[in-house]
Amino acid sequence: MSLNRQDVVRAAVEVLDRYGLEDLTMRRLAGLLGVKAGALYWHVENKQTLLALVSDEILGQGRGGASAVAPIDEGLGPAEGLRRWAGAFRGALLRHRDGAEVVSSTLPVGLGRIDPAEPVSGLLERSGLSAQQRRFCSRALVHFILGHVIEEQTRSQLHDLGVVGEFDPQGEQEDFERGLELLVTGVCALVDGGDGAGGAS
Amino acid sequence: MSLNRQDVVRAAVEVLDRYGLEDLTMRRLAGLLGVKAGALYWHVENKQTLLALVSDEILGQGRGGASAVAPIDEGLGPAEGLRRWAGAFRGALLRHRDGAEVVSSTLPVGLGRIDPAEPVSGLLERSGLSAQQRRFCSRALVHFILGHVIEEQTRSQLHDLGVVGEFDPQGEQEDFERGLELLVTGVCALVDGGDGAGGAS
DNA sequence: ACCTGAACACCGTTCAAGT
DNA sequence: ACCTGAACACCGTTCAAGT
Repeated sequence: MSLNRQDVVRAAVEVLDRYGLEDLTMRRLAGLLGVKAGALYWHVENKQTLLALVSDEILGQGRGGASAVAPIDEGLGPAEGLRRWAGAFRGALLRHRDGAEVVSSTLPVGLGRIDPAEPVSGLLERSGLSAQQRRFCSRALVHFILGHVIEEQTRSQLHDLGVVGEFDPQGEQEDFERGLELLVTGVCALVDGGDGAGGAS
Repeated sequence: MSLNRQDVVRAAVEVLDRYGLEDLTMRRLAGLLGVKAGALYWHVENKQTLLALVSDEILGQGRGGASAVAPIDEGLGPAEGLRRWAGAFRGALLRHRDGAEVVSSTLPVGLGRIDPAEPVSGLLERSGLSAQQRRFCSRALVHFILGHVIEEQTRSQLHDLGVVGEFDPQGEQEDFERGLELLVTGVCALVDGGDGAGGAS
């Protein structure tokens, strides 16, 4: 049977998980699919768009409906809503080797159909923030999360290679949550400073 | 005359500025130096450590003593101190093509002798924060800044290539400052919540 | 429609041998 | 001490030709 685009993307995710982004090459991917490298270009225009598709795949997956792109429960206050979304986003990135790096490399380029900040935009709009406020809040949150998880995954791999001695996943999660809290505090101050609409909790 | 390590690093920065990180190859760099690619390995162990040296070079430079690593004026309160440092850090990154990407790629690996977060650590220590607090605050700040400037520089290049229509440097700076303010608010809340020592202003 | 074979124009890195 | 020549083991991408 002949391949289709979905097969290629799914195999790419498999190569990513097994060998990492550095070894996700067109030849290796073709090898896994039992095909020559040139054949992949029938299904995908180039490697960059393939990575964008992989990025979408990573962002679309979620544990029990709580994916990175699931809309945020409207019953939640902004603080708790942001925490849930950020946790789901980080979780999706951690689920795949080099997940944060892949998403990060394709996000600013603007390929990739999925915007992980979309649920945040909705939440912040309901909280009464302006379009400009929503934009720089989302950007700050996304940059913090991607940066943190990239560092997390890089260090974890360096640890596995024996290059660095200590790696504490517990501590990473704590730093993530406490760092996130800085932004949550800032965003809430913005929300409470506007009109008297959306209070926390 | 024969080359030394400094010559190689400085030429690498020149290639970076002229052609970007993607085209900073050992062969191209050798070409600029009038030498064959293999010769570079006499002066530098591999490309990764060369990039770390380039990263240090970027971080070490500053406009009028206000480099990314200059100690923060002790007379400043934490809020204003953070703003100055963040501005200098962003400035250093913007001074070179793909500067943020270069620094970002070598920072978590732990090569590179310069830690841009060091002045922040000092400031936060003077403000009475614990070692753990200093760590997650620095991490959040650095990730936000690097992520923001990477996006900024990526979009600026896409604009130059005509791929994307709109790029507003003014707006970028505004989003940066307002996003930073979210973190400044969070950090100050932490400072004020501790003992009654370091007040703002 | 889908894939192979084979090439093109590159990479980073190593290392004997030259001077 | 510093560099060349030449190779090794790769890359992404294209494209005629096959089925």
